[in-house]
Amino acid sequence: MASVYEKMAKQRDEMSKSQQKITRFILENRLRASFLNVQQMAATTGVSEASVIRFANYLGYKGYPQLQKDLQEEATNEFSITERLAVSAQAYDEKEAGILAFFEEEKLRIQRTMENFDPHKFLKVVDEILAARQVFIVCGRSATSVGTFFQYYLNIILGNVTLIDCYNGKEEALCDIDKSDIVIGITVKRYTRQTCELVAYAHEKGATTVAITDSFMSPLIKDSTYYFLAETGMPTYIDSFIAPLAIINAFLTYIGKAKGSELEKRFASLESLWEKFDVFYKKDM
Amino acid sequence: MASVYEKMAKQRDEMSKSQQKITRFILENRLRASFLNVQQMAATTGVSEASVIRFANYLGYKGYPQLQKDLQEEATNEFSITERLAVSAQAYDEKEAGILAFFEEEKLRIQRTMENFDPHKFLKVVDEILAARQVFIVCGRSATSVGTFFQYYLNIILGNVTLIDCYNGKEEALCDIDKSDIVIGITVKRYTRQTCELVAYAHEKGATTVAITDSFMSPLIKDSTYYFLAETGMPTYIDSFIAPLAIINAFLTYIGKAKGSELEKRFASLESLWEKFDVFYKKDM
DNA sequence: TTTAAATTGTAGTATTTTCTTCATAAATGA
DNA sequence: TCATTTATGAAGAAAATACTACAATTTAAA
Repeated sequence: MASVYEKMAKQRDEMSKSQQKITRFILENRLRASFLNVQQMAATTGVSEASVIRFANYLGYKGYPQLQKDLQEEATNEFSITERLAVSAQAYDEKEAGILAFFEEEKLRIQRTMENFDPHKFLKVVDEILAARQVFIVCGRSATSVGTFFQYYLNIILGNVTLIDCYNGKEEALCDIDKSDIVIGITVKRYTRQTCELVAYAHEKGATTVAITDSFMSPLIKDSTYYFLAETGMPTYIDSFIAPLAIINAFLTYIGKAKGSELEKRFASLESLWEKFDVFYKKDM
Repeated sequence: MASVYEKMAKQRDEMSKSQQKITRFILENRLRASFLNVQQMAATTGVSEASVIRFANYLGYKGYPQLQKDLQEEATNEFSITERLAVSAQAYDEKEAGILAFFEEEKLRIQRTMENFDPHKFLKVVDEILAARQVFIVCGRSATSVGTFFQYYLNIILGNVTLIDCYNGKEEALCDIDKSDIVIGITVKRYTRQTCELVAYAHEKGATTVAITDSFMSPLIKDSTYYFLAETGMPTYIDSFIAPLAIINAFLTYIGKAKGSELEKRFASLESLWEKFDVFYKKDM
């Protein structure tokens, strides 16, 4: 039942050094790996041909061609499930098919968001964020998650980004705001009162305000200089933050791009800091 | 410039009968065809080995292996993001089109995640979460955002969900964990050490462990009872958490569904609480 | 129908790929 | 540290794969 990949991944720690090299390459290049013969696999992973064959034996195969056949089959499956989905009624029972339909809906949310997205306005906001003195991200309740994410990365990029989670009592950070600042408010139905009020306050004080919200009904819109709509509705009580997150990712990417090499340096120094504090699992993983 | 496929398709009419057989098979089974050797290709298309080789020569290749190499390269391209994207963008200028392409990539990440998703395993985990005594969500650094989100909603649904953000020093919450508990670890490249260690610890203690991570290379996999892969790579330093979030949404929805009317009551009382504290912007919004 | 040209398959040869053996090197543990 | 185990790579043997020559078959034109 378990796939070749899973087997390899789980046994990874017990493997020898060159076997780990091979494992790593295969797991990171699944399709490409399935094309290689012994010689090529040895060359690309930097081990001897003998080691490649021993690797196949180690996994329980009679020879390399058997391992390769399995890799090719897995790769075929991986890239043909789309077709299988079409006949999912057969392959899966109703409930299981429903789960896959769920992911389709998420894609649709992004699609709809994209269709209503104004790239020109987006680029203007990117420029304003880059030029701002301070950036504030205001959110509350469930929107806190995406707000946290946005602030985490945007602050790495810019260094002047503050999160105002409505229930942290951090509102006073907004007190000396002015027109050289930007406030980004995130809230979806049912709109959090405090988020809306803080954005309104900032707008009044002359700051540029950006709303990431879910519909034209949102009270955030009237107090926003720019607004972006992202579909969030789900058939349950829970909101999907997929689409807002897609917009946030777009912001991070474009603001990051604009920073260019400056950002590279920043990341480099951050990484050395993280390594010093042993944050990552292991070097070269 | 023209692809092998195109060349074959265009010359099809001038080909001999057995060459047409081969052409047809290749065009209809592009990935699978790229794996076959002369003998296999001859067998599956019902022609002789000599004809297969002559076919390769006919197309201008020095030998069959050259044709095969081209087929493999084409197949690789076909299943990589970039080419598909090139088609989707036209209506806007270059920069603006890039932004929309960005959303397409997000959709693709969900698509890929879906293709590798095992609905059966998913439903099993849903059941285990519903039956668990306690649920812990372990995450760190940028994954904190989705972890926060997951915990926020899952705790509303279940009431026994604890977030262990690796830098909060909340690790001691795991100390009396046992096999009636579930620990869900979330981390993507470069994998946070502490997240992995905490999941490994829980696994050792007998708890069911669930990994939400980004590849078979993830160190979380070997210590997980169940794992789910979500694509996160972006061309920048920043990770896209779209796909992990899609998986989390699926969990919330299905766990919520299972709770049914019980959950409705819970939400009703929560809403009255929120209204009392004036959390929402306005009634009937 | 006959004949010539083109296409195809068989069977044997050449080449490439896989595997095994053995000497060397790297880990591991006392 | 040294001895023992374990892993590795080079090189040649074995196996699998790709190719070629030639005969048989098909196709098309006279």
